[in-house]
Amino acid sequence: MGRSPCCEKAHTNKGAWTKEEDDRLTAYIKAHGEGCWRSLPKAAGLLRCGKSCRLRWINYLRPDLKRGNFSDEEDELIIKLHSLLGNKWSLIAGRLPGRTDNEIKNYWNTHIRRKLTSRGIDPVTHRAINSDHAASNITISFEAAQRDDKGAVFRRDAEPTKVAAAAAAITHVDHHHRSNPHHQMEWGQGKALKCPDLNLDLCISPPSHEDPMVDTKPVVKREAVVGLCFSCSMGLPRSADCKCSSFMGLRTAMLDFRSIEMK
DNA sequence: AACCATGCCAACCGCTGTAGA
DNA sequence: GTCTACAGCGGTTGGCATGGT
Repeated sequence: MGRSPCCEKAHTNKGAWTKEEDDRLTAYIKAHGEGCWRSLPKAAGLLRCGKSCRLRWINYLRPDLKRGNFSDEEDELIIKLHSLLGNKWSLIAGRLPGRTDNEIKNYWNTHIRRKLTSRGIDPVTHRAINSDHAASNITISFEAAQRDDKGAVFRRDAEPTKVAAAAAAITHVDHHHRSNPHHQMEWGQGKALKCPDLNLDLCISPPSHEDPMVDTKPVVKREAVVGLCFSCSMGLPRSADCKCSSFMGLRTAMLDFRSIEMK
């Protein structure tokens, strides 16, 4: 049995919003707040689908939106975040105050992709175009988390993945952090994971000479290591269960996903 | 001026995840 | 455990604006 449609399509407007509709929606939300999008159109006297109202509000009418061109700093931040998160536009938007996921997605597709391509960088993989050797040595990898029954221990994925995997990892990490009052992450109404202090700064470092598995050729690594166990992530002495040292020594940069922020 | 190609962006569509019954 | 309703997300589309011929 299929799901019922979100609204009665035959009696809803589609297409561009009029000034009057915008005013009605804005006035209603200012008076009653966001939420219950399904019933909002009727209550606000709008012949629109609830989803449409939500989109219009979030992407256009919200008062805290920053309109206008993206700054160079925003450009670079988007690129950096995209290299980490992939097409997780809502996550990226969460790091850019006043910008919406739709806006960033459009901006990526129309500007940044071209910008990266002109720089000789593949916008999908963030690797150099036409440079197989370089590409093989620029790694953006995330560890898909898998908690064993001993604690927060993570498995290393064989190949680089995007943050879909990392986002999944957060969920698993959380299982442990929630039980620790010093590392509790916020759970927004039981839905979205919220961690307030994400540091997504990456660093590009020379190869580690301590690691025999690292090629001795010049190499650029951009490695976001997500797989620290709880003790290591706390900066505590290694526990008996700690397997962090098994990460091939590629801890050239550390991404602390305890602090990733989700909308 | 007319036509066409391209770029941009608001809006839509379909899907997923989650809460609650 | 299953089903339904709902919110939210990412991909795609459609229409307008702009520039080139």
